[in-house]
Amino acid sequence: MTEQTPVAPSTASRSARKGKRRGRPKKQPNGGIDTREKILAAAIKVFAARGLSGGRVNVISRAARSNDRMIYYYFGSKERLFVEVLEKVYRDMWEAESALALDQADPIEALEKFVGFTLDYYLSHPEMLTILNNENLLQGKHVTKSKKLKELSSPALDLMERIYRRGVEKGLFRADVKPLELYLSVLALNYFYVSNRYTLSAFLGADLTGDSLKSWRRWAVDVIVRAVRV
Amino acid sequence: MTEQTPVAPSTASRSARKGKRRGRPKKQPNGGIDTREKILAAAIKVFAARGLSGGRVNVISRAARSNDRMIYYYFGSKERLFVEVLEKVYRDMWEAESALALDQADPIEALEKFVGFTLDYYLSHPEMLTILNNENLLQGKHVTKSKKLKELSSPALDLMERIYRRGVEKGLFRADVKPLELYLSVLALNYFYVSNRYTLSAFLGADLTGDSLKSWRRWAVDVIVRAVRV
DNA sequence: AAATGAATTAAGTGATTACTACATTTTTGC
DNA sequence: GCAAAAATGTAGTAATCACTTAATTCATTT
Repeated sequence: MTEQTPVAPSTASRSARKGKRRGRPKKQPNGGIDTREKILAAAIKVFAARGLSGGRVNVISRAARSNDRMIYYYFGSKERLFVEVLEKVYRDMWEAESALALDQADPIEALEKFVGFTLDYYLSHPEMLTILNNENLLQGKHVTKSKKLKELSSPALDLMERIYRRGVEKGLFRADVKPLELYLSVLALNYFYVSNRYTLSAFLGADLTGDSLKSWRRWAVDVIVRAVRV
Repeated sequence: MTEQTPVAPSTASRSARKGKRRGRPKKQPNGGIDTREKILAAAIKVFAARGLSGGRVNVISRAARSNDRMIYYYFGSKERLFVEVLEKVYRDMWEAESALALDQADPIEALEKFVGFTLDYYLSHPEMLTILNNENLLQGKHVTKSKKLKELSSPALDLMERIYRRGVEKGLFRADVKPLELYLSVLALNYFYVSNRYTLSAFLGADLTGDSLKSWRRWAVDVIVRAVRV
């Protein structure tokens, strides 16, 4: 048996496995979900809760009802697992953004809906925020290395550009706004509110859910609309 | 001599040392700066760069040109050191905010200056952002425990309330705005831009310093003013 | 100059951690 | 059914980490 690869020679068994293997197209020995998927899902939760350095490999593998060994089998290293986590988190958000059908709507209404969507997405995917914060802590070390992420771009930014252009054409919006800055402002208002809710509510006393959240939602929409209206 | 404390019994020798000691009023055996201060300054840098779990105790002590033991001598534990780091970072910002003398200025101008101040402070104190992000990752675990932080409150929020009130009185601002939401919006626009600059610039291609930064500064001021103007 | 205690250093320690060598089981192509 | 390859499980290991024990230096007091 000298020809065989010596059974997963450490790092040689990378991640790009699914594409390369010869046989075994579908069914896994496991139940429905693939082990790889389960690890990825568990890693998102653990990295979101503890950060990259605080997220322990064995905590991830146990949360995935798997084994440390499998993380290295499928991903090679903790860091490469984190890169895939980043990719998945972005991809999921971009998928959700793609479902936004705001091109027919009145520009003002489209703007309002977009602000609401952003806030809702952050609220329902808080792991996105902490993982992104972590990546910024590390000065974007991993995003810059990921080819997959570099190729893609946010559908929401394109959407915002279209909404803005229609608003200008209809005479509703002033013409001297950079759509990118408008887009970033929507993200900023919502990101800050959700991401910093713990330190904010500690200092402000009040919780930021419930009525405060509703009020903020109205306020954010108002700020954005006022920013572009003629 | 049964009264004496038995030579630093590990955690019993806490931090509140300076006030309590009997003799030795001033001079340290070291050079000018106290070891405790040096450790705190080094901890800010290290925690800001690597996070709480990623920031190693021995890296901090070496950066402070001291010794692991001294961290435990003065702070008791890595976590208590982190709490003091949080306290210092907040206190420094609140001190800077206190220096803002914007009560005489025209309300609109005061608003503009406040936005600029916030952006400048984040740019010149990026460690503030990463440390706060870390604390939010940990769900405010430490801020809620720190009594010192609970007692204080942001001078800038008070200032914003005064500016807003004067603006309403003068008929410049609409009356139905919550000053807190206005204040949070200023923070949000600037915090997001500076904190997420690594992931943002990775996706947008462009860097966010230089001209883009100048443009953003104008834009942020504009957004805030438009949000309150009648 | 002796006593005193705070400040500092040196040298660990046990627990934890990311990662791996090796063995075994499961699946698939033929 | 049978090899070969893929997937999984077991049991580590070397390195790292937060934290400690214990001894020493040094300014100050008396």
